[in-house]
Amino acid sequence: MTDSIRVEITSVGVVEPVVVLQAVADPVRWAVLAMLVEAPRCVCKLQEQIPIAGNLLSYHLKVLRDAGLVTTSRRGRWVDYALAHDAPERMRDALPGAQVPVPA
Amino acid sequence: MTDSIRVEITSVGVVEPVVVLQAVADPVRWAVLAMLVEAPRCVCKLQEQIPIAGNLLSYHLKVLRDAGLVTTSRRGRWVDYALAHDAPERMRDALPGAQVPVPA
DNA sequence: GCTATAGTTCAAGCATGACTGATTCAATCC
DNA sequence: GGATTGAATCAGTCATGCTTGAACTATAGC
Repeated sequence: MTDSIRVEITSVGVVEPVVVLQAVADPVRWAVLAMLVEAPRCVCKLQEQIPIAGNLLSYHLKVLRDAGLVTTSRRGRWVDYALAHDAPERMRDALPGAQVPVPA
Repeated sequence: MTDSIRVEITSVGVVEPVVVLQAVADPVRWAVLAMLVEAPRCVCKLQEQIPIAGNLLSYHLKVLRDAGLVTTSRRGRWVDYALAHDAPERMRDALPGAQVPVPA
């Protein structure tokens, strides 16, 4: 229903930044990213600091994965999450004003 | 229901950043901010580039106002919107990892 | 093999936010 | 004054995304 809008805005190049920002703009996911900025951690370590249901945390981690902001690697029984190498740059570039100005 | 979570995360200081990011993480509002980064504009000028219903644009502008990211001033029949002076800084600081505690 | 632990996925329910239509306000022009 | 235009507000609908509980996968230890 808002297709025409989306298309319009798409032409301005708004989609990618908004996808990134929407992934970050959640209390749980923000907290996860804030922890991963310091160092990679396994899910169980994240759970210690973010006391929510495991499956719910898993859901939010999937959102971050889909946005390409985090990467995973299995280590034995545990899964380590780390900030994607380009995540800081992509988050910074996602803010309005960080990119090429819109045409007049 | 999620009160305990909110409280937990609140104690970590996640609320303010997320409020800012949630305001920015929308296609319409992102486009508005991208335009205001260049220069202040009246609502009618914003509407030229963002073809959505006037009341809907007004709704999104209110969200940005409530988040303190934009300011308004009436000029005759028109209302000018401008980026708040501290908006760029607040957006940057809202990203996870932006306020890493600096050791003395 | 069976059990336990770490984590993910699935199918729901539910709450919030985005959108619409109509109304209202504020300022200008006649 | 009345009409017109720019913009905001209100009440309602709709869609999206967060949340939940159960089922499922994978690895390790017995």
